[in-house]
Amino acid sequence: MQKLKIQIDNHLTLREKIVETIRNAIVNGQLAAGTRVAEPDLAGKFGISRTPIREAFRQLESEGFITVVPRKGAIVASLSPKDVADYYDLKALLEGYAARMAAKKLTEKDIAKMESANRQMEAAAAKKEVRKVLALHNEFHDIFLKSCGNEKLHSIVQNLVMQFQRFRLILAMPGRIEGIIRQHGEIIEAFRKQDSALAESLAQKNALYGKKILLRELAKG
Amino acid sequence: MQKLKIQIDNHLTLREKIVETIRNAIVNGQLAAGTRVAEPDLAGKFGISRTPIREAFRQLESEGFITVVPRKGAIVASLSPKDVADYYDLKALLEGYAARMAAKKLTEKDIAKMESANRQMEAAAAKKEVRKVLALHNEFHDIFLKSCGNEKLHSIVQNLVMQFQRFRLILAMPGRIEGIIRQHGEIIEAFRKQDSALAESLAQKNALYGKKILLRELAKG
DNA sequence: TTGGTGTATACTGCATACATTATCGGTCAA
DNA sequence: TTGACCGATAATGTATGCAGTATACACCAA
Repeated sequence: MQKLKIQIDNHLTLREKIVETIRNAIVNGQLAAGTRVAEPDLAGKFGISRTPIREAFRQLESEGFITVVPRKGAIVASLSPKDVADYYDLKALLEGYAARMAAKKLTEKDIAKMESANRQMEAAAAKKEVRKVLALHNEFHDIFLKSCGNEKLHSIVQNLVMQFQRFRLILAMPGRIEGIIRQHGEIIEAFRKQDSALAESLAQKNALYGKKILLRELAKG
Repeated sequence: MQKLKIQIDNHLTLREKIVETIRNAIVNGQLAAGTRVAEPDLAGKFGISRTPIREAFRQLESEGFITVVPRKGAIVASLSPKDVADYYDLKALLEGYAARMAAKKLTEKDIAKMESANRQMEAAAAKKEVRKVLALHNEFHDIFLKSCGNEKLHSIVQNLVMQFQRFRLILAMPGRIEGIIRQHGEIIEAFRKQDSALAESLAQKNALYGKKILLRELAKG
């Protein structure tokens, strides 16, 4: 029944497909920051009219992926080092809180899932499957973000993560990921002990660790 | 020169005006939660075509003010007690953090502005100017949210506040506002002492106080 | 050569028209 | 009377066309 409903609703509008496509292109770096995106151009590329494109632009603008100047056009939003710092500070705050709240709620099944994701991440890292590493990384964090009980917080963090995904490929590089995997292990331990304060502090540290190495990379060029 | 430029750029698009108008109508309660909003209806009311309306819908949907079901239409988003609870928990977390960060940065001028806003709020409350009370309330909070240095945090809280403004008229009622004004006074004192930890804890308490009385009101009906 | 002006081009903003889908009411059969 | 089917109506999704504006480039004057 549930599955059937999904099948029915699966009839996506053109706008939704366009939003997905453009967002993915930005996130994966195919559309670099600062690139101009013109409506007729995209309409031609996708073989559709400008209408769904324009609506997709409005949504992408609200989500922070593009910047639109009225009567001039849209460019892919660029993110300054200040933005990155702000982002990670926020992530530390929100994920720290989520970890604290989730510590008392997580089931053994949840924790097992986190362990599994972390193990698979290690394997993917060994095989240098960077994109898979990132996907598993997000899966790991999503588990306790969902369990914290605050849906609004969850959706805000999800949006933030999406916006900064394009930079995070750097983090998934060999040499960096090992530290992150170890930190994840410590977080799992804290959850197992139901130690809220420790889980919060470790989740914060994990985010701030990402901030540190990403800012260092950006400073290099 | 600056003024001139503002005048020129002031040429808002229809879409922007529509977004403002609908958002205000929702925030002020003229459009109740659950109300169906149909494109031809609005287009007729404003005497314009559906195109800018549709684009405004996409933006309002991203901001959380309306809920759109593909091929069915849009309704004004409704907020459950759970949403309210989540909202205030988030507000406590984010404003607490902002207060902590701002405590070391606020200038005497900033603090004076907060005092002025709080005094004016008291006067407006005495005259039962509910809407003015709310505006001043937001002004007060905006000062340290801006000073915390994290622009992303600032914009997220602004969006949250806008979304829940429609409920907050209850808080501005006589009998409730006195406690809030007193709490604001305590927060100002903490800022003056540059006591980060105290400022954070007071800001959190202030938000959670709002949560408590609003949830109680909602439970009543 | 350089600065400014004018024109051509292209893109955005909005309106209109058409296609597709959901809703609602009525009719008919059980 | 109730339930299902079917058609009419209205709304959403998409395409296209037109008006206004920004950009680019060429041309002219200093």
